[in-house]
Amino acid sequence: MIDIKLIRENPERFKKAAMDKRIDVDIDRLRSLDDTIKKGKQILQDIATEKNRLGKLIPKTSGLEKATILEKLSILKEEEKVQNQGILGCETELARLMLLVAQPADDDVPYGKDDTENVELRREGQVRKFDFKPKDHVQLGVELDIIDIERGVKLAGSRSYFLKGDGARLHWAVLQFAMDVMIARGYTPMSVPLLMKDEAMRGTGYYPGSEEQTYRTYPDETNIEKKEEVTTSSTSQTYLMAEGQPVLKEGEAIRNKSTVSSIFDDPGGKINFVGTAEVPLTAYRMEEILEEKELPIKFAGMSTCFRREAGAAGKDTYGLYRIHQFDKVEQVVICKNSVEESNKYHEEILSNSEVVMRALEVPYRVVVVCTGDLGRGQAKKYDIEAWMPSRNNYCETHSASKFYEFQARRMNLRYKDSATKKNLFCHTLNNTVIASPRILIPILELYQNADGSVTIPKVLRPYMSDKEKIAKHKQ
RNA sequence: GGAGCAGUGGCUGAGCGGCUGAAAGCGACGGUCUUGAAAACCGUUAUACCCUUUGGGUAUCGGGGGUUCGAAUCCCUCCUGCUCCGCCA
Repeated sequence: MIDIKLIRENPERFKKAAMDKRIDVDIDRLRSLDDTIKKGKQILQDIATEKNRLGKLIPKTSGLEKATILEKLSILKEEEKVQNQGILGCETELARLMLLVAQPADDDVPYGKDDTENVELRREGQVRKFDFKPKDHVQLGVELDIIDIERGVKLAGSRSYFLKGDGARLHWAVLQFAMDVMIARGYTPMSVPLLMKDEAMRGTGYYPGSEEQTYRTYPDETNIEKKEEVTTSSTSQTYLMAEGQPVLKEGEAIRNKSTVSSIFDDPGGKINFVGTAEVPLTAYRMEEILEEKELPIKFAGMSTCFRREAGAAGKDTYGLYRIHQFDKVEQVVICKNSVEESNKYHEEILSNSEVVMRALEVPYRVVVVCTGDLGRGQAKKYDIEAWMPSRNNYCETHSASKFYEFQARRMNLRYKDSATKKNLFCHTLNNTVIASPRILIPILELYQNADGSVTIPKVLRPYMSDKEKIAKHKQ
């Protein structure tokens, strides 16, 4: 969320930010609502002052004098009611609009319409040239019996898969290795809940906007039409998927709230399967006031990630690239409210991931994401793209985002600044450390041998009983 | 799932219709004292917004709604936590 004061000072800046990011938000409407509310509140405040003044006289008066005061008070109450009604709708609409205002991109972010206009910064590692006809990861996976997409689809639907034997081990090895790198670099390892309330989704900026990408559930069947199950067993132990989007309470005021959570209704207590550990890690201290000496907070969290991939029908349908469920080690930094600090940690989290990639000896490039491909809250973003032979291209495996106070403001995450004694919003950043099985695509394809076996990257061998190769089962 | 109890400032905890933005203690900060430190003593110490020159005002005692001239205090409702019983692991 953006400080409304900044919007008042320079609305054009936020119109441009939205345009650059190709996001739709009516800043003019926002301004006029803000104006109306401000005037209305001033009147309300004057009424309250007068009410308080008269109310204090009550115990000291009696008789006719008292009756006169009571008469005045009832008139004031009526005025107050009318005035209140007048701005209530405005406040709700304003709150809704505020969630849509985009964080302006940094000045050094290239302008562009979408991911095709991201700008390459540099390339690392040598792209392997094959002296035989290389197989893609699906062929390798099937022949080595370590990936089973067919049965994944049979049992779980499209974009589902099983990893089997050394495939499963390789998957866990990559994740564990990545986690160990982060621990060695001073990040606190975290195991996190995979089910998040709407507040956390909003706080991190995923809502409103990404509801369609998210699996949402009711925690029980109370709010879902009860249907007779074919089986006799109870459904109360099963999460039921929910329809629709979070509902905004229409009639309720949001005064005196710096957060937005209170304006939303959550009748069924819907919860969301996380698409990334960024959500629980960033929102971990939501609504809290941290001590300055706690900062920076550095987390490395491993989680399963769920994505509906709605709207991606027909896109990247082959193999393990775009799937509904995967595992990921994610890094999150929460630091002081300082552009310099944010920039410093942005470079740090990028370099952490590069260390992992270099250790895996996977060639990659770093790109600066252009304005049109930036999310609403992101000021700047680096993607790491790994070389994937079967796709004959560098493809996104990591995404390092810098938010400044955008997320912290949404979730009211602050710290006490020692110099000013003020509560300031923290800055937040995050980056992928490793996401698997996507990273298995380049690993399998780049490490394959002419005989169809796959050499295990050296750094992963300790996690696989020092095994050197994944080869075909003996018949 | 059943029964009961509780949610107050950075923390502990009092208040239970107006004198309470809120006692007391702890913590933190500033000062006195001291060669320095500790102890002791004195003082300061929530947040947001509005008007403004000093200054003043409004709102906030889990969320929301209500009763009342007036609510931290009474009523309704939701959320969260704890205890006991049951169920499952």
